[in-house]
Amino acid sequence: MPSPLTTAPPSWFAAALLNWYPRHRRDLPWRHTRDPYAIWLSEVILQQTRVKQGLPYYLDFVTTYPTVQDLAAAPQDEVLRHWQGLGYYSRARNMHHTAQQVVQEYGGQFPGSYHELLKLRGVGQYTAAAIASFAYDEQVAVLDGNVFRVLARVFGLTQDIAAPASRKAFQQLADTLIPADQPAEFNQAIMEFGAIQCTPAKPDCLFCPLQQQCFAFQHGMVQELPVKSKAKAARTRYFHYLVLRHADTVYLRKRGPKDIWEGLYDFALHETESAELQAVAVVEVVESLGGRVATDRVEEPTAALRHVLSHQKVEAKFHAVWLETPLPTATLAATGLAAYRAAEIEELPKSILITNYISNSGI
DNA sequence: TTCCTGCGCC
DNA sequence: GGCGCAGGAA
Repeated sequence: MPSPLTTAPPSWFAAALLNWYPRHRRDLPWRHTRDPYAIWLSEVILQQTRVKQGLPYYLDFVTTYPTVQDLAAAPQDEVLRHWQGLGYYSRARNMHHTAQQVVQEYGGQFPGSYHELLKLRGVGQYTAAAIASFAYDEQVAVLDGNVFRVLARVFGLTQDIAAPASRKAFQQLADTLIPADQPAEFNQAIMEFGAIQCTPAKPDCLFCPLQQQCFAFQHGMVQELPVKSKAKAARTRYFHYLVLRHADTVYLRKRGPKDIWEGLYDFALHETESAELQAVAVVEVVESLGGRVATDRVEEPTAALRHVLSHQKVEAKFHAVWLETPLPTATLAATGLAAYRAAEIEELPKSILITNYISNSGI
């Protein structure tokens, strides 16, 4: 097993990155501000999102909510609607909560240090370090996927980066490497270096300024590092959506906690252990909701639409059903279902699965 | 199709 | 340690 770094922190590492960065950096809007609110917005959006996908969302959020007060005052549905399509919707709910917390408990001013930032909901070690260094020049090293990869390769760290326990070694190393005089520039540089030069699959080792010092390159281990254990296989769930329609309305409900897509809207859901659900069963399910199915108005269900999440695969069939009469109020109270017109549905926050169904079915 | 990336909460 | 989302690359 190769030996990791055991000597004093090398000066060549920061020097090489700080030389590389201004020549290769992408021009991104959040790199032109030191406003902690804007930096926080960008970091929360970029937490599990690539720059290319997150950029339009960042521009939308800073335009729609120029200040933390604007974001705090917005209804949750509206914030989720703006977040729609980014995934990991708890990020949006936490972000909204934190905006309200900053307004109410911090007088509208973001906390001014790494340790204070850590107290905010949705702000973990990475985001706190990013904001503290970018906005306040605090000397605290960021540790994200890029940094793990760069450090593992350059210094030959073989710990499993998916295991929380291995975080210590990386953090310790990063903390020794970050220079006191340019912490923000260093953090930007190492992450950008990982994103552009030291990429996961095909790093540009040929033109890499760290080629001579890089442990992985010198030992032919670039493809082996970083070490990362694989996630366990996702389970499959079978969703039968009852798209209950009456007159010009469709019934939807806001999803509750402890399951995927919390806070987003979907249709009446009948989940089964298998993909099967006979047409006659649809009528029974609707009647169990107190609905009266209009004669001959049960359409063939859609083909199964597959949707993959982090730890689940969803196979969903949509059954459009026209009702003779509106659902009884007792059912609405019990299920959370409510009738919406097409224009209202457009405004509700929805998962990509539901959004795709609606656009393909022409509601 | 399959694989992979990406941070924080519980 | 388990789990949450979507999209792009292989």
